[in-house]
Parts: sequence; C-alpha cells; structure tokens
Amino acid sequence: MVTRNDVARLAGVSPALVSYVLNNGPRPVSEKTRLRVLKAIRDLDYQPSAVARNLRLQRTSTLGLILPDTQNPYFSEVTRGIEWIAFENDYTVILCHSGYSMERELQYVNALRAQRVAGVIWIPATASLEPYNRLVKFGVPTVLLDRFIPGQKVTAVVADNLRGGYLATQYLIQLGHQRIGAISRPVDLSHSQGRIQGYLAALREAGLPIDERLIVPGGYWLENGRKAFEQLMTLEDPPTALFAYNDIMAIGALRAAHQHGLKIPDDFSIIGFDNIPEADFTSPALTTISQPKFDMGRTGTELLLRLISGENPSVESLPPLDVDLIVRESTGKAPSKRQAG
Amino acid sequence: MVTRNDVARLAGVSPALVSYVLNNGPRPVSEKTRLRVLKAIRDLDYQPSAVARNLRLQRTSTLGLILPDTQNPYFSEVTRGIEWIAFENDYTVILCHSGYSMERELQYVNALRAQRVAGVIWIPATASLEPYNRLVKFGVPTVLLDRFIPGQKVTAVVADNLRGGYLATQYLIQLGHQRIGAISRPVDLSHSQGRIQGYLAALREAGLPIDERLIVPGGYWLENGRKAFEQLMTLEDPPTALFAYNDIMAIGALRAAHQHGLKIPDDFSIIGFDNIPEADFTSPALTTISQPKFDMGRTGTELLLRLISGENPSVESLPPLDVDLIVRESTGKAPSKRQAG
DNA sequence: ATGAAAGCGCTAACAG
DNA sequence: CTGTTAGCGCTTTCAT
Repeated sequence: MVTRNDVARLAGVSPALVSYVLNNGPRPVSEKTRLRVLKAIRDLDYQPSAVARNLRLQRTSTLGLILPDTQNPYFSEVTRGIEWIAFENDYTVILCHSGYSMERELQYVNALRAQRVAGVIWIPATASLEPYNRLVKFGVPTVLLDRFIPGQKVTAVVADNLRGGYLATQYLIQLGHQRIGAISRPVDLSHSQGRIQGYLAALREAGLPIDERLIVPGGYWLENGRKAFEQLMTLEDPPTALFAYNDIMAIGALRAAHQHGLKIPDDFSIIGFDNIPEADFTSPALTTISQPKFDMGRTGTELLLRLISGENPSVESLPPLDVDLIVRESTGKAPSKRQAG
Repeated sequence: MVTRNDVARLAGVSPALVSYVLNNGPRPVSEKTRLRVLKAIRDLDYQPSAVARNLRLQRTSTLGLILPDTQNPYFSEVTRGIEWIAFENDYTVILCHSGYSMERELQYVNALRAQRVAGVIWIPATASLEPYNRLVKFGVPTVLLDRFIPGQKVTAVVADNLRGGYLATQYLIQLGHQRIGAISRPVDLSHSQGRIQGYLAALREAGLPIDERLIVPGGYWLENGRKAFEQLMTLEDPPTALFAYNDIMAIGALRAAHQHGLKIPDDFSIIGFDNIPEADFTSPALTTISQPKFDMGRTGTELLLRLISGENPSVESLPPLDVDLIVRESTGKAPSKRQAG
C-alpha cells in the first residue's frame, strides 16, 4: 500500500508538504513544489488513508443508517435521499438492517459507536427509545426519521400524517361517502395515530358520526388489508369507502373488493398512504396520499450534518413535511361523484 | 472519549492486558485480572475504537456495495442479503448509489479505497468494466453481482437468465401460443442477452419460426413496456403472448393490453422476470420468472469473504443461480390452455 | 503472567 | 517556504 511517505520520497520533499498540498493548508506551498507533489501522487496513484486520517482527527466522515428493512420501498427511497446528501457532503453511509428487532438495533448502535460514526439516522423498528438514548448518551448526534415516538423530546423529521389522514378522508367525503372505514395498524408508533386522528378530524368536521366498528386494526401487508376488508364487509351496515394506513393494505382491500364483485371507483372508493412507488402503475384505481420520502431523507441528513457541525438547530424549527393527495387517473376519467345516501 | 488507557488505569493493569482480554489473546490472562478488566470496561462503557484497530491491523472489516439504485426493488432485496451476511460475519457495509452513472461509480471506487474497505460488491451501472479494473488494480477483492459483462474474465454471481428465458417461453408455448413477442432492453449487459437467448432456444426447440419483428427493444420501466406492446400490436400478424425482460415492463404491457380490451390470461399471456416483490399481489394476472435475489446477495458476499481471506476460490465452481417459474393464481384458476392456431 | 514500547499513516504544532 | 516531530488508540513483539 502506497503511503504519504512514498509520495514525499518520490517528490523529494517532506511528508508534511504532501499533507499541505492534499488539504490545501494549513500552510501555503510554493507552486513548484505543489506540482511536484501532485505529479508524484498521480504517478503512484496515491490515495490517502481515511483510517489514519480519522484516527488523527478523532472524527470520521461516516454516518450510520439504521432502518427496519430496505425492501420496504418506502425506506429505500428515504435511503436514496440520505445517501445522496451524504455523498454531496463527502460523507459515507453505513447501512444497518434492524429487521424490526430492537436487539439488533442495539447491536448496530454498538457497532456504529465502535466505528466512531459522526452521526446516526434512525428509523425505529419498535416503540422503544432505548437505542436512541444509548446513542445520545455516547454523544452521537442522532436524527429520528419518519417515526416519532412519544414520551420524550427527540430530534426527528416526520411527515404530516395528521394532515394526510385528514386530506384522505376529506376526499372520500367529497365524493359523497358517509360511511368510511379505516384500516389502521397495531398502534404503537405515533404516525399511525396521526393518520387516524386526521381521519377522525375530517369526519367530525363534516358532521359525520364516528363509528368505532369502522376502524379496524391492520398490519403492514396485503393480507392484513384483505382481512380488514372482509371484517368490515360483514358489518350489518358496511362502509362504502375505505381509508387504509398504507397502500399495500389498500391494494389488499382492492383485491378483496374485486372478489366481492365491487368495481373501483364506481361502487367503492379506497385511499391509502403510498409506500409503493410502483403503485401508480400497478393499481390505477387507487388514490393515495403521497409522502415526501426522498425529502425526508434529505432533510434528515441535512439536519444531522448541522448537528454534527455543532450548530444545534432547534427542533422546533422543523415542521412536519407536507404531504399530498394524489388522485390518479384510473381508466382515464376521474373518480365518479357518488350519490349521497 | 474513553480509551483503552482509561480502562487499564481503572483496572490497575497495563493497557496491553486490556487488549488481551478483549481479543482473547494472543496471550493468556489470569482469571482474576480478566474479571477486573471486564468490570472496568462495563463501568466505563468502553467501546474499542475500530478506527485505531483498523490502522494498526492495516485492514478493515468493511465492505463496499456499489449499486445503481436502491429503489429498484430487485436491488433492495439483494442489498438485504448482502448486509445480512456481512453482519453475521462482523462486517459493516458502506452503501453507494451510482445512479446508473459510471463517473459516479469511479468516484465511489476512490472513496472506498480511501476507506480501505476489505472488499467490494458491485452491481454495474453500465457496460464498462473500468470501475472493476481499478478496484482489481488496487488489490481490492471485488465480486460482480447480477450483471455479467462480457469481454473479460471476472468474478461474478449471476442468475441463470438463459434458463429463465427458456422456461418462460416454454411455458407460453405449452399454453398453445405460436406467435410470442419479446420485449428486451437496450442490449448492453449480458443478462438481457441471456434471457433473449433462452427465448430463442425455446422457440427453436418447439420448431416455431423466429420472427425478428417480434423482438422489440424495451427499457426498464412501465412506459417502455407499454410502448413495446403498442408496437407489437401494430404488426399485421401480432403476437398472442409476450415475454418481457422484467415484470415492470410486463405490467406496462398488461395495462396497454387492458386498454386494447384484451383479457389476461384468456386472450393474451404475459410473462416477465420479477423485479417487483409486490407484483404477486398487484398484478395477479402475471406469470413471472423468479430470481433468487436474496441468495444472490448472500452468495456474492460469501464469495467475497472467501476472496478476502485469501482462499481464492475458482470462479468456475460457481454455476449461475437457479431461477424458477412462478405461475400465479390470478382469479383463482390456472391460466386457460389456448386453442392451437 | 504482565509491563514497556514500537509503529500503523496521518495532521498540525513547533522549529528552522 | 519547508523539515521535524508528537501523538491519535490500538496490536503485538520484546522484555521481565
């Protein structure tokens, strides 16, 4: 492995000068010497060791990213945003899949600490803040993404889930629906609550009654949506529209609806939060609430870099990221307005 | 930051002993001392610095992963396999998005070299081997994944695309189809060729004529599939079935088919390679060739770790990974057999 | 069974 | 403008 000393020897200068050239400082170097050094660097294809540099500087340019699962398309878009901004700022990203397990999260916290990462972006797997608290205790700047866990003040970037649930439900109401079902998930993290709260707010605002039986717990996947739909349809007075926690479950419900002989959107309306980027072409009949996923990664990383540089920006200055209602063209025409009643 | 010296001081021993305890060697430590050291480590919550360790050992336990794009669900499943195996072996993964650009790949090659990564897993963005050659030149063990670029002997793990194309086409033939279209992609990387070659082989075996006009170039996305379908349907003698390079394009074709008033699978059969894990529920009418994505990541990483440990396993010993034909139940019943002619 | 010390490749302060 | 040197936190060899 070619080192700085090799470069210095070839260029006939002292090792310090090589550093000065590479780092553009802290002291000036004569142009003649600079060129000699640069030539030697090129000739030897010298690449300074980040390892040695990190040890000397007592810091790294590495970020840790802990998330439940890259396979969830939602997370992979967030990941791209994070890595993109990191690269732009000469940071490197270590990827950690917690697999929805807190034990594993803690293992990664230790590993990242051993690597002396400059900061961590964390998408929690459970409702426990233990991994976060450990990071904070060790002085590792950390930003929570997407999920906000209540009970403690944390630095987090989240989407405006309450507004999303509100927009979604309002949209269904505008189509003329009176009985609107909701598929939630096991309520542990706050964003699911936010979405349902938005749903409730829209109903209240429209003066529609709130029927507890119309809110069924779901999960994350297709099968949960399908089951939830079946459950809702066995009610004596079933809903005519559905708000789903995410669009994977919405698609599950869609499939179940098809089997019930319902046409979307003529007989029934379904809306969900979009986790699947491909949804726009695989399920044209679906209306979704779009979350700014790339932006969440970007914003989170920019915030983290500010924390690392010691800026300590106040958390209050970060409002939830805006969400959007995406009405997709299904067969070309907009969803038909439903007759009230 | 608490260091080894702090631990040694607290335990009342020399720093070397702390290392012996942590590394279980290379020299024995008396049980009494060992316990004292362990207690000091716990009390101080000491975490040894991987940075210092890496510098001293002149090697790291870090792998680089360069891929075009995590958002492609195909890659994100591969990624999970890679990170999973890495973690099991106490390796850490640095994630690099080349964004389908070779320039960026080269930038990452330099960055990973600076980090002194132990090895690199590379899913190429283009047909150029330059990034690979640079890595090899610097002595960084590297494994190519998924794409095999012809023209040079490389270490690579690929799926059996030829067999996949063959199975897919054979399946369509068995359904009774005689004119089978194929959507390819801009032919640059070998796996697209493999798939088309399998398609051709199946046709030849069945004694069916090969019509060049039935093979149209596609791309990666929905729109390419849609366009390709339109192009095929304008032929005077259009195909009755379709083999698509991936199932994103297959879904595009599906959508176009719907607009043509064709029912799947009654009037038309479409088959594609699966890139979308969600495809099984978003597009029930689609039959797919399944690739062992997690396994590709796993196998690639295991191979890389063997390369790193200097085992130098012969590339010849790695046959392409097996693919599978997945006939999905669409509306519950199997695709109907087509009347010949 | 343990302590002392060299040295990995850098940065930056100190000395010319 | 440039050379010399201390030291970052470890591993491991050489002493004891």
